[in-house]
Amino acid sequence: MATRLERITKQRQQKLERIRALGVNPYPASYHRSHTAQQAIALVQQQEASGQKEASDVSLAGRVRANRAMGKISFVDIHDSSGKIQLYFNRESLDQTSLKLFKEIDIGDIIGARGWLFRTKTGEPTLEVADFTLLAKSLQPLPEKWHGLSNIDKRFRQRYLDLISNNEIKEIFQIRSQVIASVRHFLNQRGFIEVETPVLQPAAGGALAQPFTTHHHTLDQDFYLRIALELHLKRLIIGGLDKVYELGRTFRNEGISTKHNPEFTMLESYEAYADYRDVMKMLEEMVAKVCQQVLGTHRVKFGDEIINFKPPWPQLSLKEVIKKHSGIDFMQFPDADALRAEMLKLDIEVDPQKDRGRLVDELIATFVEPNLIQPTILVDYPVEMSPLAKTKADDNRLVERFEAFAGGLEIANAFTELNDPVEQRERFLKQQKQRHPKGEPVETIDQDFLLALEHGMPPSGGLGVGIDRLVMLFTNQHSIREVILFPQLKEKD
RNA sequence: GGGCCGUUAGCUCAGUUGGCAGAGCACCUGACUUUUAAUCAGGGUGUCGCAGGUUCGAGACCUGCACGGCCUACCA
Repeated sequence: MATRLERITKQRQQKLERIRALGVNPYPASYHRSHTAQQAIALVQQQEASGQKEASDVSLAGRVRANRAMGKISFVDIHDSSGKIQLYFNRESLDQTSLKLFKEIDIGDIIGARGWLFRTKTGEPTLEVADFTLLAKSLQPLPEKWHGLSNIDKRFRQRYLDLISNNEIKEIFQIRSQVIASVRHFLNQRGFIEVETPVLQPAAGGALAQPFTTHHHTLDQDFYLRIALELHLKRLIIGGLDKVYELGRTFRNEGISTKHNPEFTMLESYEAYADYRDVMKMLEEMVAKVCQQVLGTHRVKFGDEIINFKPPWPQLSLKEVIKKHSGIDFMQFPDADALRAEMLKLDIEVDPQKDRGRLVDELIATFVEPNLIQPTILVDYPVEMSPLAKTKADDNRLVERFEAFAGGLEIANAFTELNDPVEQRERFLKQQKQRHPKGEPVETIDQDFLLALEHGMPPSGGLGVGIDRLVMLFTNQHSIREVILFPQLKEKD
């Protein structure tokens, strides 16, 4: 028994055969259009404004999205990336072959059309078609014209259908593109150079997250996909590239959620002879400028809130903000057990495996993060949470680090980089011990990075920004999957 | 990993107390020379996510599985 889909595709294949029988190639190599839909609409207005009598000769191309046939005439909507425009086909002005070809045109086909622009009596800018060309025959039906495609699963698995039938999706990715371009422009203007460092690494450093593993056959060696950009960019600072950044994909083999995708886009920048206070200023300025450039305002709608990115952003000490939202002053509990006991009093689940740094992190995530809607900077992080950051001169329990939050999302993490190679080695060893108290095998410490550090790294300020989350804020999307074209999904079947 | 919800035509969705599988769009045929989700007349269309079970009878009830969503957990 044939399904509807089989009937439809069969019908379309028959059309394809009839088209070929007419001597028409249903998949020609190229077609040169003179205008986009948007440009054509502007041209109609121009013609009218200048009182031009002779309509210009125009050729357009796009996907057929609607066909309203009325006897001897048809109104066909085509869409290109600039928008929609209506075509007017009159049976009497088409030759025999074109007439037969027109009968085989379906919604979903790509066509090119040449003719003259005018406005219908209802005011719709329209191309009166003198001749047209089939550019690609479609063999599959499109989703419904009114409701579009709303099945979330299908939207992501067949993102092209989502882009075709849901107009607002394109806008998200236009903004994403502009955000990235604007970030590049900002950093380039400030004298940063963009670099590319290895995705395949023998040791996955710069963050504490589960990496993906892979294998190189010729070298017969296992590699990790990078979980951060940090350690290679610092090697470049050591090498004398005083201002570097990389905008690239990083990979973390951990949970998937509305805030986490296994691969995500991160910006990291490092600047020699700067500290975290300099970086803070730069971040505020960068986010505000990018926002202004892309959206034309500092005020962004996010859910029920209006987020104002205009600097300076309020700064709070981690100690105070955690105390305010949870009642716990973590500085009063210098070891993990005492802090854990205090947290258990609040009736929240606490993983007994977690060290003190991770417990503080949990306090931030549970009590603080969801409340930070307006852009906010937190400072004075404990050293246990920050193995790559320099301690504060007046308190070696804290580091020169800040994190920035907005819309309940962590958007940036930055610190004055630890450049003492001996201390860095000790911090790595301590961290390794804490994480694996039973001495289980772990990925090796990046010895090559420590060697580099021993050659002397200038005091530097480093920054990491989650680009996907920034795009979420700028596009009012609350799931990271909505701002990634092809988010990770489990394979079906 | 845990909890809740969902999966019915190509798409968007109904489906009552367990009793013939439905609508709109799309598609096909016909009418219509300025339509805008065009309109009007007619037509065909199903592995009800998958596998079991209960029952005279299951789209519906039960069990398991798959995929997805939300919450939660994990997450520098």
